Formats: sequence, C-alpha cells, structure tokens
Amino acid sequence: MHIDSETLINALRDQGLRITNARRAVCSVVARRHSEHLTAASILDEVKGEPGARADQSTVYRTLDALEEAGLLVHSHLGHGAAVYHLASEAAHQHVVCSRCGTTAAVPAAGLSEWLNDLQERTGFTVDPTHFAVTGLCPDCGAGDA
Amino acid sequence: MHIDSETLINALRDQGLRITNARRAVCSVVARRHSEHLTAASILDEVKGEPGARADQSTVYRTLDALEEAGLLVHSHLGHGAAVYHLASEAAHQHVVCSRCGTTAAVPAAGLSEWLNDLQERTGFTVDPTHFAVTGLCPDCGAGDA
DNA sequence: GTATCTGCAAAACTTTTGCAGTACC
DNA sequence: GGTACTGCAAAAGTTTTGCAGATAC
Repeated sequence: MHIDSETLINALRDQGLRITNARRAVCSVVARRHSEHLTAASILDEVKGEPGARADQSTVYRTLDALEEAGLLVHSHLGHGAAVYHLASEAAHQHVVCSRCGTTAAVPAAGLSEWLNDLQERTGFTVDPTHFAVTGLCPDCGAGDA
Repeated sequence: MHIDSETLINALRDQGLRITNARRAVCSVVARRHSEHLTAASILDEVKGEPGARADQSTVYRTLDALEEAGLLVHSHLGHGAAVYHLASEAAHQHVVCSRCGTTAAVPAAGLSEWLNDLQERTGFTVDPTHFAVTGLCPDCGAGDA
C-alpha cells in the first residue's frame, strides 16, 4: 500500500547520494513505521533495536534531512518537544493535537482548500498544508471538564 | 487601549501571588511590548535594560507561567526556535510564518470560524484558535523563486 | 515569622556541527 | 582513489529544576 524501503533508497540514489547501511536502516524504519508519529529519537531507538543495524543520532538527523530534501519526507512541529516526521506521500493532512493529553487526529487536506485560499488572499502567503499543527482539546479532554 | 502593567500585577495579586520586583518588571515589559512577538529571551533582555530592574532567566519563565495560568498570557510555537508570548486579550488571531525567511503575518480570528467549525465536526476536537501557527511562503519568498 | 520567590548553576532535551576515519561508487 | 558519509564528541539553543538565601505579606 504505502511506500516501501526500496522506494526511499532508490530516491536517495537518484539524488546522487550514496547508499549506506545507516541510510538503509533509517529508510527501513521510516517505511515500516510510517503510520506512527516518528521523532528522530524514536527512529534512532528503532534502528538501534535492529540486529546488525546502527546509526548515530547525527546520522539519523542527516538522513532525515536528506529524505526531506528529496521531497520524500516532511516534518511537523506538534507543539512542544520534538518534531515528528512522516512520508510526504501521506502528508496531505493536517494534525490536530490535544493540548492536554497529546492525542492527535488527522484531517485530510481535501476540504481545507477553501480555508487555504482564504488565508492566501488575506496574507499573500502560500500556505504549506503539510507542515502545520493545530492545538485544541480532544473529545475526551474537552468533554471531561469543559 | 490595551492592558497596562497594573492590570497584570493585580491579576497576579488576585491569584494570591506575591508581587515582587521581578514580576513587576516582566509585567511591565509584556504590557509595553504587547504588540511584538515576545520570546522569553527578548523579555529578559528588555528587563535587564531597564534601570533598577532585574530578573533571572528562570524567574522570567516562572513569571510567564504564572501569567499563563492566570489566563492573561498565551504562547504559540511559530515553528522552530523559541515560543512567543502575547496577551490573551489580543490572541484571537492566527499566525502564518514564512518557512524561509521567518516573516510572520497575523489573521484575525474572525473569518476562521467556518473552518474551525468544519474541523470540529470532522475530528471532534475543540480547536483553540489562540495557539496555532501555520507555515508557508511569504509573498517575497514565494514570488522570488517559486 | 514563614511560606513564597529569587538568583545561581547546572541539567534536560532537541538539534547542529567539527573533525578524523571509513566506505561507497 | 577520491569524495561522501559516519561516528564521536561537544556545542548551541530553549526551557526546567534543585537549592540556599532573600523578601513579601
């Protein structure tokens, strides 16, 4: 269904980048865990947990940067703490983050276009729908004591 | 027009908190510079620049926390880097940040309600319009080489 | 007088960077 | 073989925390 590790690797190769074990490991984790909210730290942990694979923290960051430059990955800031990474092919959605419990929800980009156009008219900014998060209260927290 | 330092101080007093020189100084800066994008660091600098006033970094953070708990201040994350603080009474706007040059624009909350309602229907989340930032390209950067 | 607050210093946390050695092509 | 990449280590930047002394009430 989604992107597999080889696709990521090939894209890096197409960029003229070298294929190393560290990059393979990071790509593998990103492809496998694509549906989670991957932070650099969680990717690093996962890589370390794989037999035979290893990568330093700095290498993980550098690989993630490379994947972002290749247009395969994007990161978002969900409020405080670390940035989360996900596949660009799955990024056409908006994150909504509960400011109390941290639960997140995703909204498909479809349906946002009207708002994006409105925003662009008002500000002149070309809004990037892949890189933003909104905070609020999720149903549980909001209902709990609103 | 806006909030003055005394209002902030009084609100802290009403919370049962003690009024110290450091808190006075922070409140004074926040009230005076309310229209700027205040970071903890810029507030600290400003406090240090005032004759007779002083406050440690940690005290600034603690005072900002106190003001937030009192509901007078909110902070937003404009992408990378430090959080920005502004008066809750002026927070009913959305930030749009240029991912290239860092320029920001503000959009009044009025006009966003439609989108917020839509979002709430889709996700069940009660979106907080005071605590979010959107990234994109500002007119200059977007036009420059888009 | 006493609980709260402050300043100092250091740590936590995420991310970046310099550099010498390694490995890909 | 030569350049790109890696790991290590340390630094940068923001925010938090522990603690002894100071201060508001």
